[in-house]
Amino acid sequence: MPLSDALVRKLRSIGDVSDETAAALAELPMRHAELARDEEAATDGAPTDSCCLLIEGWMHRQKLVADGGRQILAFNVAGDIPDLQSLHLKHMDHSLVATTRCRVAFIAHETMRDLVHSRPEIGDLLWRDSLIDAATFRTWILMMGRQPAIKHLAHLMCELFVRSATVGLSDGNSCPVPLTQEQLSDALGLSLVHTNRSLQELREQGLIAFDGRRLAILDWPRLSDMAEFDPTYLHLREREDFDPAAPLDRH
Amino acid sequence: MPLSDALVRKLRSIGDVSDETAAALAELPMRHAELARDEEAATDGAPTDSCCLLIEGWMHRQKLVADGGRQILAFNVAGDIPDLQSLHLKHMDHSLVATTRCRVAFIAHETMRDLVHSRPEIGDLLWRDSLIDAATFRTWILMMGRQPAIKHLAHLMCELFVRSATVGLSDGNSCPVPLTQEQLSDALGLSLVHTNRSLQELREQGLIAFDGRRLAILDWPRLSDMAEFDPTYLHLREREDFDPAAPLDRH
DNA sequence: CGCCTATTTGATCTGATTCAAACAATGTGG
DNA sequence: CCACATTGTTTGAATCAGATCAAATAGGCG
Repeated sequence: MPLSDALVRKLRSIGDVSDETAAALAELPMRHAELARDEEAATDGAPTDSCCLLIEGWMHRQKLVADGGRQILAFNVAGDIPDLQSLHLKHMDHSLVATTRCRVAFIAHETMRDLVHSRPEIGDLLWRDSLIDAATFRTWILMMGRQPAIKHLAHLMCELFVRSATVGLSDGNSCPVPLTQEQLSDALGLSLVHTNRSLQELREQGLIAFDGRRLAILDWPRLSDMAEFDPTYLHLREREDFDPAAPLDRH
Repeated sequence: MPLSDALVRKLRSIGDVSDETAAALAELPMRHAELARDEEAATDGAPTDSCCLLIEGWMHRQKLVADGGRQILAFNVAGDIPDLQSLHLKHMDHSLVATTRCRVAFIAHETMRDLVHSRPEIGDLLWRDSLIDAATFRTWILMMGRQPAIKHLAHLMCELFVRSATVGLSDGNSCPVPLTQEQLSDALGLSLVHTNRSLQELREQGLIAFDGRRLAILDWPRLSDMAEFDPTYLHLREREDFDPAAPLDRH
């Protein structure tokens, strides 16, 4: 499959992309690369001149504090452009890191700018994508500030599964989630020990199965209920109430 | 002063706005309104058809959880368009509320869309503004997840002061911060009691003065140091290290 | 096998919450 | 202009969710 397929699939999950525009995306000049686990694609504080399109594998964004603590801000899957914001913010305010070994393609800002100006349709859609990014941050803030650990963890699992399923990365009720418990902790703002115990609680309640590679949703109604998961914030292209059992619209 | 002055000042704090574009902004058709304290300008889950430009007073964005808890996601001051995201996300994923009584102007999405398409310069700048919004959320996530209450509070005070100063709302080392301790708590994700004690600690250390109306920065170096405040995330128009004592570039 | 990374368990501690009440400030109507 | 109601702040005491410390166990992999 063409390398930009992941991108088109992603964009079609949040809006309309004409075949013509999809073809234009496939033609974009980009520099392909493979990143090792923990390799940085962009560094906090550094200037940037291109955006990183994630083609395969997982990435995450993170910030560090003085005492050595790390906060993970988001996880990204194939089709995402995790540092799209760099198009208009020339300096990184966080780092972009390969969670797993992954394949990426760097697209020069100049190329991106020409694209969004010559095709307002795609410009608006990318803007929309960056706004959904922000909506996701808002939801994380809510979970961090006003929910206990177990609900927060349940919510993250819901998010990761829905986002994966939406771009065709799920298989029935399960999807890849290649995260260590330490990475989960740093995303949730919890200690490793407490994250471990919260995970065990979700398992004991029969809500999920998770082994550091794959996540399986065992009881979506109870899991999403416990998490107070409302997918509105993902602003997916009109699809009523999300049901992971339902066949996905795969284009 | 023309009502769009606050907007132009805000946009000039993050990028270049030609006088011609500023004139175009002043001509935009908008519906003016006055909001009472706690009045909602946009409601979580509801569809939208206009953006809200804040002209005078403070607003904030919030989400609620089932047990009645509230999380404040951001505070907004004059010149901000707090629900700019609604331009491309048709349903609100949070509410926009008047923190104080305030003056606003609603600009129809149609008007906004024509503007950004006819003047890519302003479109890019608004996109940039929404990206700075997201960068602010990222920083909040970091503070919530990996910093203790007192540092988080100190950081919020730094942010509110810098953002106010940047758009000319500060007076020397102080600026209006019309927030109750309950609102601060809901922004920090802390209890009212703990917020109160953290505030007292900042006061006792001689870092700030705050009475629910105004915030005075008494020792910027020590305050910003304790908060690990790095204004990079605000992506202000090139101005080196922020120094609240320095005269502001007022255009 | 043996090393390294990741997960799990146990015990203890603490930052922050909750509950409860006093106190201060602000505003309102008589 | 005072009395009273309401909202916001402060204090104290008890409790708890989650952190920290320490060590054991389990997987992967060269």
